[in-house]
Amino acid sequence: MKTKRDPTHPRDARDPHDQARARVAAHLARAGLKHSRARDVVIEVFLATRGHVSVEELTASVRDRAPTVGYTTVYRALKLLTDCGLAAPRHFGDGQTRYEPIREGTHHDHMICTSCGDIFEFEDDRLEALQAQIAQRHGFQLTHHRMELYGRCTRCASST
Amino acid sequence: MKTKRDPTHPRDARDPHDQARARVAAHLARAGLKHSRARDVVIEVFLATRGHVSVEELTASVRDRAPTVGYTTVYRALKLLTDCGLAAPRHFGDGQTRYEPIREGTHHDHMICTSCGDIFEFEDDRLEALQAQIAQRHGFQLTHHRMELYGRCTRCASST
DNA sequence: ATTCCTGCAAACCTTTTGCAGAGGT
DNA sequence: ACCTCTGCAAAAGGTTTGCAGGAAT
Repeated sequence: MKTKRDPTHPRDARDPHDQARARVAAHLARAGLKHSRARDVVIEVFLATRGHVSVEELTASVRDRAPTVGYTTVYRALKLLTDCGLAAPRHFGDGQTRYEPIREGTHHDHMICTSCGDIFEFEDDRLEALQAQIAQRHGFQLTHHRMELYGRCTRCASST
Repeated sequence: MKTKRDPTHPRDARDPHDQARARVAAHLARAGLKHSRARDVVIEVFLATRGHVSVEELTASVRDRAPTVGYTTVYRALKLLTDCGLAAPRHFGDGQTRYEPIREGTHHDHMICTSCGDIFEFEDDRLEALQAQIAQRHGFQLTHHRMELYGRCTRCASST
């Protein structure tokens, strides 16, 4: 039966979290690193999070499930996830780094409400194309970019 | 003779630095603050700088002319310039804040070479228009934005 | 005289590192 | 057994703040 799942095999990992776990496992194996409970919890909690957590927030969530986990471990797990391409650090100007889960092949930019602090995501192909064009015009070999729109979200704008 | 200049009067301040100085003076007067040597030096040096200085770099330059000036004063002067709309803080991911002189009515975005660290400026009206459109589509009241392209500049790309 | 400004040192915040012991393989 | 991982505490790096003396008005 081909419908049977083998979650330990990457090809059968239909749940995106399984894919992510497989990627982490591969990375650990390649580098000769070991698994651990604390790190697994951080990874699980992070994957279950919807975008843009600060280390402080993430640590708090992790501690709901594993109260002894320290900041250090969270920082190190996030670095690992970043190395795997599963997380990306973001800086929105409030002095702390936020991390966002990355789903392969996707890209989006951010709209930050300066009133309530909410962060919205958007995607725009024309924007992507325009950026590539601008880079090319300047003989620039583009690897990545950052685009952030700041202002007031619908809710905040109407509540004044 | 209308060609006579009166640098103390903002309308006659053709030198952009004079305009900036006038703006600072107005700000100080409005807030009941005082002039000072150290701050003037920081402001002069900053205005003479072409974009994207770190506090460390700026302090070094200032000390060529006034060796006793401390970091604190530089930070405070930059905050003042920011309040006047003459400077803008920028974060390019290397853990430190950089400041850029702002010329009224102008806007540009940045292209950062990840190889040599050089920062290039560019301007693109279509990009501005597109941003406004995207914000509007999401009911977002746009106040400002940030757009950065990362990659390799012409020089670095060809020297590999 | 009053009030602001300055430079130093200390405090602050976020992130990183050293280390000794616990844990994984 | 070996080597990694963890959590604490200390260090580090950038920025802010408290304070006593000096400068501007």
